[in-house]
Amino acid sequence: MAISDTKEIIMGIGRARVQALGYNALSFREIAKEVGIKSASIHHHFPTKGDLGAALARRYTEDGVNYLEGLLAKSQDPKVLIKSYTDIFRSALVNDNRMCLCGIMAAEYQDLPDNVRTEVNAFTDANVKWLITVLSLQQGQSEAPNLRQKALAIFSAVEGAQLVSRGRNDIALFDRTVEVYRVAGLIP
Amino acid sequence: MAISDTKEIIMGIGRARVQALGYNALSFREIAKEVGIKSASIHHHFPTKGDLGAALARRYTEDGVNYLEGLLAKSQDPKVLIKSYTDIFRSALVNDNRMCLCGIMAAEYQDLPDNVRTEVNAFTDANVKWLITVLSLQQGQSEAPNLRQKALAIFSAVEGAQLVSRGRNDIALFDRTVEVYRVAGLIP
DNA sequence: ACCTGAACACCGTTCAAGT
DNA sequence: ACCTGAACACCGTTCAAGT
Repeated sequence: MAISDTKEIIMGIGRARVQALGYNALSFREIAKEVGIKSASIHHHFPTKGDLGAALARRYTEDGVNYLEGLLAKSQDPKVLIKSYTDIFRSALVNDNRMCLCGIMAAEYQDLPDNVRTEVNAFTDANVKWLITVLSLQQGQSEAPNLRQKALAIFSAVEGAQLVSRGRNDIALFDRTVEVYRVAGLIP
Repeated sequence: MAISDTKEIIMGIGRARVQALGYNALSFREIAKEVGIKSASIHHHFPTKGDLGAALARRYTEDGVNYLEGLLAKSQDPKVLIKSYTDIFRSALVNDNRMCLCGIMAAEYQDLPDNVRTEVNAFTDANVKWLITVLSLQQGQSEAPNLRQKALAIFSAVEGAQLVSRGRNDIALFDRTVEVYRVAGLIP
């Protein structure tokens, strides 16, 4: 009923499929079947599969950034913020054992068109930027010159926890791994 | 010239392709072209793509276990052993930005036939088992009841470091992330 | 035992054609 | 602007047929 219905519907279906199965398993023909149009029509909204993939990654990053900024408005406690952060990755697993859209695409990196790669990297950058903000809220950490490296390590570790736990379809595994990260002091 | 040439050749090509592009990008027709036979002939050695995938994961785990056991024969120093361990993942990145075969397949988990899933999980189990052995060599750690959880967290973190660094095609990123893990005390 | 050609139902993409 | 049918070169898989 709103403006540009079908384009949004395509993106909704596409996001769910990529998070579940990956970019390679994304099929114009199956999306078309679900939307109720022909696969050739998808190309009118997204000229190539790469264009759809890039749009999905960009939207995913936008939504993520908005959510993360909302968290910062609610709390300045690194512990609380990081708990909310890891819960995002946790909820993807709860939701049909899905993965972070950009995490699963990172695994397919060598298969990705250039414009998709760019958007996947932008997601990492956005996460690192937010994590740096959170880390700088910690006492005595604001002057550390290696906050960026620490932020990237946290992002990498959480993505890895999601990847490995997903393979066992076991949320408790994810929880325990994150707890080990916390006890070790890798995350606040 | 040796026994069962073509089967081994198929597996060699298959392993390289999966580590670079993933299970979904594995193509019987392209393997056949590289081997010099027809794609229908591949099915004589591996009835389905899943059978090839499972064989690749199983072989990969066997080779990995052999290598890891060799490391234990050379040193009992956890620091040395873990350095050798992370260097395995590092060398995959150096080698044409490839990934751990089972790590990339874990991302494709929902697409995998059951027999492939089983082999991917066996790889994780083998890694965790070896890491437990290494961790138990540490002073005052042998009595810890949560060595398994720590081992899984190390495995997850290293897989994640490889996944994220690969997306940037930057080995230095991997090195710095592993260093953060080490400084935090997540790994010896 | 090992390989092949032909067929099947899939895939992304293109394009001329419709409204 | 949005959609379609038909064609193209891909894909895994099957199967009857060859050696």
